[in-house]
Amino acid sequence: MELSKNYVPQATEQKWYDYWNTKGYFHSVPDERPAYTIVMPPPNVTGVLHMGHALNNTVQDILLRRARMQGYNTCWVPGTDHASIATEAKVVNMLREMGIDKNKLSREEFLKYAWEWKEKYGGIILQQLKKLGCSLDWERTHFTMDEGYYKAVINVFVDLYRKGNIYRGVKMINWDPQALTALSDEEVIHKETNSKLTYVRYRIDSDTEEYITIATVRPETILGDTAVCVHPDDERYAHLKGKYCFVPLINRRIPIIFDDYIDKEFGTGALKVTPAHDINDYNLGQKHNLEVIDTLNANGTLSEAAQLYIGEDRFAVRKKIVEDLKTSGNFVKQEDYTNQVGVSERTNAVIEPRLSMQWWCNMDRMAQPALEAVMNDDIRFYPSKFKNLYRHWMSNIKDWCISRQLWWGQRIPAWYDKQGNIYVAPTEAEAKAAYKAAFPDGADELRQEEDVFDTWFSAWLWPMEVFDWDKDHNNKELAYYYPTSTLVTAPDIIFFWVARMIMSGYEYQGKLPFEQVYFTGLIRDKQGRKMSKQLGNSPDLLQLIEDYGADIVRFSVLISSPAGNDILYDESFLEQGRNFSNKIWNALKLVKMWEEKTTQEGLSNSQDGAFATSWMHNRILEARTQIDHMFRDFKLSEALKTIYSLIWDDFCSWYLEWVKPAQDQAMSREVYEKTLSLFEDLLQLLHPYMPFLTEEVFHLLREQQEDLINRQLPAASAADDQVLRQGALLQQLISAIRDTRNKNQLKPKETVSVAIDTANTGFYTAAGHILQRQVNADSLEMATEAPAGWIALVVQTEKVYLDCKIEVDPEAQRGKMQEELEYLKGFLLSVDKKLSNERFVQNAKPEIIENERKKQSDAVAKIKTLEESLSLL
RNA sequence: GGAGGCAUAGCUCAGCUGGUUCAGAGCAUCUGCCUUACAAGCAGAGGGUCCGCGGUUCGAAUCCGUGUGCCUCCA
Repeated sequence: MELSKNYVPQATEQKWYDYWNTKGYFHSVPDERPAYTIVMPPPNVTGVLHMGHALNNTVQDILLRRARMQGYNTCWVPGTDHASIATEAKVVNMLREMGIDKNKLSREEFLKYAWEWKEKYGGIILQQLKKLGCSLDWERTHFTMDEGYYKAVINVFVDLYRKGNIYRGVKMINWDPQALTALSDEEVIHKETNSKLTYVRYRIDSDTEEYITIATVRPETILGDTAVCVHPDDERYAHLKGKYCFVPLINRRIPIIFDDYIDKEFGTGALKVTPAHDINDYNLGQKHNLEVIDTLNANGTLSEAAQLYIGEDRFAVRKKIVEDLKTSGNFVKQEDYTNQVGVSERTNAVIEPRLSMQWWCNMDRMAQPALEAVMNDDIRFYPSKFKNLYRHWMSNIKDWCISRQLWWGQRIPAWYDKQGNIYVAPTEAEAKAAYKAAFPDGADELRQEEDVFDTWFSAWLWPMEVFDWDKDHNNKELAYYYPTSTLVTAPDIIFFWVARMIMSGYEYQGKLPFEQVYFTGLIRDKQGRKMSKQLGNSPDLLQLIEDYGADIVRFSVLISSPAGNDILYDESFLEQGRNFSNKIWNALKLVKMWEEKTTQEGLSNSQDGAFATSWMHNRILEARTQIDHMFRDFKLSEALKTIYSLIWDDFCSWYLEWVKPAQDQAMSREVYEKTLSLFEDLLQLLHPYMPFLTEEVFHLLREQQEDLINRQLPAASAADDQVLRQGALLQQLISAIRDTRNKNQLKPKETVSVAIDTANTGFYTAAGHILQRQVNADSLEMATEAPAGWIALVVQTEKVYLDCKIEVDPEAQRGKMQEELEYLKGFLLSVDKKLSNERFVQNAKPEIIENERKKQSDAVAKIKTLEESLSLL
């Protein structure tokens, strides 16, 4: 078969994905093997694949494919999250484009549109994951609003309500005036904003004309002021104790209060207090029994209570009121000021702190076991630095606002009667029954709560509910797959989601939901900015897959992503990946060429082959052990680098050159077969990272009995150090001689002669022929003294003489050797010093001392060799 | 204001529990090669007071303190 010049991913990826999928390799059924389970962090149903997903899902696929090769029954559950606010915002936008106003629709009509939208676009991201090669168990696909899932969320709410964890109450929350819903603290993004600090003077209620000046970035909230506050120790204002002042424009008489909460240095040291519109002011108001005047409507316009500007938008009023304050004589000045402004993660609208009736879940009790599980490593975090962050949040945990003023989501199962009594029950019928029980003669129509749950109130059940937890808490699948093995996620949802899954896991299964949590980094662009849709700095992933192939995209994100550190993504990684895949492809081509040159006898290279195959085999053994350790620590990036170098450097650059038959010579069948096996072993190590390419090359190498995806990794076994050392010596000899050739400006075709003075002639019997070929030497002889006019060099303790067939300057040679000798002597001195230091010998670990001894003896031997060589020159 | 993280080659970053076979990788640079697997390549080379200062230690890029500069999260 004719192989193309370069690897063409487009031709193979779809083919293999379909093949694996059709063969059922991705589907898991409980059996006697141990399970390795991952539940995918469900992407937003509205989402399209971006870099973050690519990294996250590639990592999961790598872990899973490796586990599959290690004999686990692997199960990777896909799914999507209904993402209430994000999806609702999308649907509202779509309706607006269609000329439909959401507010004119009934709840049912709106939900019909939303479901249509979901059916049409909701599966896109999962399809895209197939392109990436993800070995997901598609038969287990879940959605957080599936019927069964919906019920589970309802049941959990009812249960927690009955346990007394849930209550309804008015608190200050983050209000999104665009989406018209409450948001959790975690859904608010604080952005640095250039604002104006406006200084306004309030007239004091006294006989003389006296004012107190405050500074505010939100002058429109003046209308809701119910006090002015100063620091008790502030001498400037001490005389105002017990006095009142007037809110400008509306002349409301408000007290001047004293509290050490005030920062004397900030602004004028006097703070206007607006309890309805600022959390700190609210707390102050509670403390000083201040009136709360809510001057804003839900949509961000001013309410009747404001008295002025009623119905006008808060930002328009912010400008307008400044003009009016100027007219009234209350305006003092305005300064530029930079502050943090909260905006909605989903709608980007500026958040309004607002007092609002919401549903709350108290987390204190559930937080306890969840905190302990992580602190005592029942659940391990990788990297562990996130434990601190987790502890900090968990030990200061606040009540969770679980209601959202939206339609898309699980509607809160609470019903109200006319008196406002609340009946929480899984179904309306049960709520009615409860009402009847309380009021046997009552005839109220119960009204269901309009709000739905925060998305995370469903997502926190994910690892259980994908195995049908709600139907049967002891079902067979749950018993087999739960707790799941590894959760792979980004650190920015450690509170939103990770912490809450741990809490629900202990609350409802009495068990951890996963054994390890691996946090990937955030992907940033070259300028270090987080990749986001708003910035438009995320590359089009499907285009990248189209252009480069999924394997190379996978390679590029993994090679640059050390555990838990942020990743600066640069397209040069794609080139590195492409070059790598071509390297492998070309190695395949080379090996396939040999197939025809193979003979049974294989006189040409069986000798070289014995040395080379043994060395390469042991290199693979050595690397396997290293890679095992790296995977154990989730150092996936380092493991990939190890495999990369093993294939490129050890296999392609050294091994293949060593066994390559000379021009017009036959290839030994035995060496050929061994080469294929070694190649297969390498492909297997790489397979989790680059599944398509490796499966393709694996099958092109020769007829296979099995597919690479299922090939089992052998148990780890130790490499033979002796063989590895000999290989390293051969490499050093070759490099040193090539370097000398280069420095003497020899052309590649010009031959040299080599003579070696060694105590180790057996090595040259085995590997001498390789050495000779690799340095283009016309002869290789054993010598005991330096031939006149030859260049001398020392490699380890081997004395090497080289005839470059040109004039060499003996002085220059001597100088170079002298230099090396000086360095070695200095080195030896430091080692000697260390070893003669009693405290070192007493304190250091035995293996360290052993190592120093070895360094000492090696240095002594090499110095001796160098000195002998020098004297011979 | 509170908490955490990071500062290593021109660039982007590895370097686990302290010990010159760990000062490393990729890219970039320089030299020589179109050596029939690969020029998207091959063979070599150069390049770093491991942010400043102080401390612990027989020994520190690695631990502690401090300063500076960036970043993130929270208020």
